[in-house]
Amino acid sequence: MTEHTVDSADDESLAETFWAVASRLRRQTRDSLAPWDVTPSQSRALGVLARHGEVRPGTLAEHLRIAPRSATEVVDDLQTRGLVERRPDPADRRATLVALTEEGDRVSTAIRAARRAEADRFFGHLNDTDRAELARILRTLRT
Amino acid sequence: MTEHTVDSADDESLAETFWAVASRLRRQTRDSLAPWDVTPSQSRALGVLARHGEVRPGTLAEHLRIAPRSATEVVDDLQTRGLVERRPDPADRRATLVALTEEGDRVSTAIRAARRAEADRFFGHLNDTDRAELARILRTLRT
DNA sequence: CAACATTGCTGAGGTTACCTCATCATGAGG
DNA sequence: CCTCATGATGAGGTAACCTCAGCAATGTTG
Repeated sequence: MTEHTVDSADDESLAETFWAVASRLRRQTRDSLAPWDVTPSQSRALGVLARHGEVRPGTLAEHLRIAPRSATEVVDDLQTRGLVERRPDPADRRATLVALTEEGDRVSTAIRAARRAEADRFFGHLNDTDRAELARILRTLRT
Repeated sequence: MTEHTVDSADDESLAETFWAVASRLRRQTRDSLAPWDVTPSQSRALGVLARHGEVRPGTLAEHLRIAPRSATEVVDDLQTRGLVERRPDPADRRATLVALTEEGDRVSTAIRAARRAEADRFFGHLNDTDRAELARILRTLRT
C-alpha cells in the first residue's frame, strides 16, 4: 500500500533490494577472505570459536544457526586446513570439543581485522547516522 | 526447542547482523513460495519477466545480476515447469527470447501477492519510518 | 539394574544457486 | 571473405546448506 513500483530499473520490493545488497556483500566478503583460503562460513565458525573457546559441534551449530550435521562439515574443513582440532569431551564420551589451533587463532585474528576493513569499505558509503540506523533496524529484524 | 541464545556478544559487525537477517528472510521466503513449487531464484526471474515482458537470457541475467550461464539454468527450470517458453529472436538468430506462458503469468501474479504478504509479515515489525529508512539505506548500498 | 528413549556426532546422499571454461552458431566490421 | 565479438548452452565444479539413518554413550524408570 505504501509506495511501490520504483520500477523501470529493477526494484520491486524491500526484499528485492535486500537481496541485491546481500549478493554484493557476499562477493566482496569472499574476495576479502581469499588470502587465507577460508570460505565465509568457515570464517564465521572461526569467529564463534575465537569468542567462545572450545565448543561442541552442536553448540557451534546453534551459534551459526545451522543444522548440527552442517557444523560437522564446517569443522571437517577447518580441521583439514589445520585451523581447528577436535578433542574428546571429558564430560561426555559421545561428544567432541572443537578448539582453535595456534594457527587457527592467528588466522582468525587476521581475518577479524580484514573483515572490519572490508565492512568499513562496504558500509563506508554510509554516514555514521545511517550506519547506526541500519544496525538498529537490522537488529530488530534479526529475531 | 527454545532456540537461540543468539550470540549477543557478536555485534562484531554490521555484516554479521545483516547475514542473520538474510538467513531468516531466506527461510521465510522459501516457505511462502512452497505452494507453487517455485524456488526463490525462479520467482525473481518470473518477476523480471512480468515487469519487462520477453527478454533474452543474457538480459535476464543482467537484471538478476548473475552470470549469463546461470540465467540459462533458471530458464530451463521454469520451462520444464511450463511457466516460461523460449522462442527465436527474429532480430538475431543466435538469440532466444524468453516469455511467460499463460500459466507463468498467473503464477507470477499469485506469487507477487504472496510475496507482498510475506514481506509485510517480515518487515511488518518495523514502523513506516523505519521501513522507508531501511529501503533508502539499502538502495545506496546496492550500487 | 535391565530396557528404552534420548542425545551427540557423522556417513550417505540430495538440493539450490551460483560459477568458469569450452563450443558452436551467428552477426558485424575491415 | 575473414576475423573477431556475441548469444546461448554443454560440461563440470563449488559452497553451504539440508534430511535421514546409524552408532555409541547417557539418562531415565519401572
